[in-house]
Amino acid sequence: MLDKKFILDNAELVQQNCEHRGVKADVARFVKLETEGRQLQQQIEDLARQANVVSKSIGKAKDDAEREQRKEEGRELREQKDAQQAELDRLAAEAGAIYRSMPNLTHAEAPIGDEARSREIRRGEIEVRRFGFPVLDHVELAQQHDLIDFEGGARIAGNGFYFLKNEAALLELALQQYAIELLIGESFTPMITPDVARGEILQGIGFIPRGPETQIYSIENHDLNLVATAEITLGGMYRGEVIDADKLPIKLCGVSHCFRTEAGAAGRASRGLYRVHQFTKVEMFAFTLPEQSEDMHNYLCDLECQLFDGLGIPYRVIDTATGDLGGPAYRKFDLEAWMPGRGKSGEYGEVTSASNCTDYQARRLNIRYKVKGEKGTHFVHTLNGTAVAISRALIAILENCQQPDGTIIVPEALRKWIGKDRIGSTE
RNA sequence: GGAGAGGUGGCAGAGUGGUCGAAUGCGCCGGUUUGCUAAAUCGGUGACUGGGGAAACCUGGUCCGCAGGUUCGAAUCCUGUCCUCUCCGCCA
Repeated sequence: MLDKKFILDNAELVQQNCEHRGVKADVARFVKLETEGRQLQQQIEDLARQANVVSKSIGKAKDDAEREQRKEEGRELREQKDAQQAELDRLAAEAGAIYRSMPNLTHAEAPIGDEARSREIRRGEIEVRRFGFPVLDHVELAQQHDLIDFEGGARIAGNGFYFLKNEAALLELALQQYAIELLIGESFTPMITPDVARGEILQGIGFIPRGPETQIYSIENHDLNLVATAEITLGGMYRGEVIDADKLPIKLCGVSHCFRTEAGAAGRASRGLYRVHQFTKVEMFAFTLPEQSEDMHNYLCDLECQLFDGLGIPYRVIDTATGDLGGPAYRKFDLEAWMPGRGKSGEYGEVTSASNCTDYQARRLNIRYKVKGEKGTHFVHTLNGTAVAISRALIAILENCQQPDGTIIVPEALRKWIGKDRIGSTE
């Protein structure tokens, strides 16, 4: 949510922002409704004031006749008030629909335009390898080494589900450990979060829990949904709270399973593990003061880079274009890892993303902070970033680390948890 | 799943239909006192929102989980709903 006052004062800017983001929102109409609504509100409040005065006078009335007279006055005032309130509710409903469709403001440096305008701003330490042999994709590699059972997953839960087996199962655990170890070193609080959350929590974060195009699995007869990311649970944790300013920034890292229906994604390049209905993810989440959020955003991105550099995976960092940003994001950096088996001769594929949502989520979730000794409260800023999305990281590892002899070298950083240097060798 | 209790300010916790935005305590802010710290003591201190004002401040409205209802008037009565806690059952 944006600040309504800000919208009224900066209608053109907000309208332009919506256009940059490819969102249709009639800001002028919102301003008109909101302005009318405020006038109406004034009248309603004045009627309420008069009615309150009348009510108070009744206790001091001298006799029954006067009392009855006053009651009648009060009744009339409240009737008028209710009528105006109904009118206001009507305006507010229309204004609210427009309001809720407005995305967050956008960072001045974010490239304007659709997905094609997204800008590469950084590369990883590791160069893309030149393979002197025909590369296999992760599906073929997994088959060769008996790492993933797609058929089994489909049998028990349908297409898009899978079993990780053998070293792949170990790699999942190792990747979690690896990420969490690094983040604990950076003073993140490790958390294992619920894998389900209430509808209003999802909405607060910016997901739409039910409806035809939802990405979210819902549990029948309960207001519970399978989470699509631990961003939902970590962000929702502080819903309605007022946090002492000196406790900020709060840095959390949470492990959860992530469930996505991927409605409408059928037919897109999504072979193997790339687009699945369930995966495990280690997520970073931060609550900050407004002036801290930009630095925190860069920091989260740096950590993602460190994690992938540490795995020896080549990647690039993308400053996501305005047209490709989700509603809550003010700016988003995506890490795209090189996936040699993707496409005809390798392609970059998104493996993590870090978003600064400024106060957009905090306003919806009503998460505020208070400075000691100062009056009033303010909305915190929230940020989220993927540490490791296991399924996509697995693709990158398997495909980048494959060797001419068909074996896969285990990234050094993970060996202590895998217990071997290489997948596929008999040694 | 069954039974019961409860949701009130940053926290804890009172509250007979009007004088209750709400006692009291903690916390917080300010003053006094005391080598420092601590303690003591006095005063102040809810949120949101509208209007006036350069500002200090003044002034309206709303808010006691949420939504309705009764009433001139609701934290208080009624209905529904959500949530939390306790006990029992089941269970890794």
